[in-house]
Amino acid sequence: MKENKKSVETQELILKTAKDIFAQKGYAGARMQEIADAAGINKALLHYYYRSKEKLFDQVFEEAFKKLAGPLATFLADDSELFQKIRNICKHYNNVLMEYPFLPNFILNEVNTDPTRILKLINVEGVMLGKEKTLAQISKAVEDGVIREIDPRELILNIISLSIFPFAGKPIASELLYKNVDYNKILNTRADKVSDFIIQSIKK
Amino acid sequence: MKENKKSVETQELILKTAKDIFAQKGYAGARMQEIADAAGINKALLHYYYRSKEKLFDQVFEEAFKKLAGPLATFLADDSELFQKIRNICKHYNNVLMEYPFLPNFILNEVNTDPTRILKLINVEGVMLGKEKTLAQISKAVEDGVIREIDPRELILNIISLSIFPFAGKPIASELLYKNVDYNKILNTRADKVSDFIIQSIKK
DNA sequence: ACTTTTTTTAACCAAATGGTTAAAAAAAAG
DNA sequence: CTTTTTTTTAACCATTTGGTTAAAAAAAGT
Repeated sequence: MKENKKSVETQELILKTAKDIFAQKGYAGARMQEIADAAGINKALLHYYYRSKEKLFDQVFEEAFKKLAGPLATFLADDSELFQKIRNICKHYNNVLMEYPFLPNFILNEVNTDPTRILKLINVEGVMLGKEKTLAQISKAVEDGVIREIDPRELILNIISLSIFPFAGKPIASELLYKNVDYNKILNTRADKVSDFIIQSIKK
Repeated sequence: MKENKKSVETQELILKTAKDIFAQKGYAGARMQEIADAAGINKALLHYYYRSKEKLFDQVFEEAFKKLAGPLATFLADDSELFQKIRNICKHYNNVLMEYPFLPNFILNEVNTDPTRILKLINVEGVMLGKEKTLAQISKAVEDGVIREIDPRELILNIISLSIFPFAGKPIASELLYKNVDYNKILNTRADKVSDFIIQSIKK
């Protein structure tokens, strides 16, 4: 098993396909045979590259999580002014989730069935550092009287909630609120509105 | 199989136990044997009352969904003034989810793997009627200049996002933002703060 | 006490599933 | 052309899993 061009291509194909299947059915619901079929290869080759279902899943999950957390850390850590930072984060979530709409459900669900998974990943990627910085930034904005009194953690939780839930709850939201409308279009234009909603709420 | 006292008790015990297991592991991840063990009965008795895994799951899911949707419909449909209604809904979600914190993940996940499930349930319970009424109420508030310009559907989606996500994302939020703090306590006092956050954002 | 219902026990089954193996065929690299 | 690597095929295996069955035991109802 050397790293030939074809070999790498196949491994990427497997990973991409596994991502789709795992995202839709979860770890327990996904079938190795199904992944193989969807990738247009056979089960033996699956095990040739990824020894077991769990190893395959771990890799898929880690990549998925990093896709969300990595750039978020960057935004949290940078030096832009608070309102601009909020806009950046909302935009970031929206961009990532438009491309990988399955991420929220996938992560939420697998973290729920095995909460230790998140512990292994959350401390990497510099998320914690960026978070501390942003928390302090919010606190200072409150003290300086730039924004209303609000618990910084609460504000961050609100930002995340407003950014992620509409993707996680897509089937329900589109059925309940946006029937006969292109929900993806709604999501696409949502980032700015969410930012406005948040800033409107905290500004003085 | 008559409806004796003991019989009913057992069926309720099964349902309650199945709820826990399904909530934690999802449909695919749950095992009938596990449910039987957790309920302190044997597998044969499980099938004696609920013929199949799917029938058992359907009942569990329906009850879970109704627990969320039923009272929501009531709040949506009533005649209180908009701001009060927002507070009622936030409070409602918080109350239900404090008691059944697994509901969001459970519903989100199962709806994701089988989106037709929601279609069968969302039209019952008068949710749609209440929703229409509240949408109209919001539109009117905008027209009357009571609140800022906002798409009514967007506002409702924001309310739901802020109310539900903190429960669905509990493992992540508590690890990321509220480490070494009792997250349940945070959730418990959140409803009012969420209402304030929303109202602050839309009021003129 | 007698009857009916509920529950247990334990063996059993068929299908599904993750995973393995070995040999052949196809493709790539040298 | 030869060698090495990748991929397929297909049979195979052990385990898990949902589900069944039948008979006995326990409990409840009368």
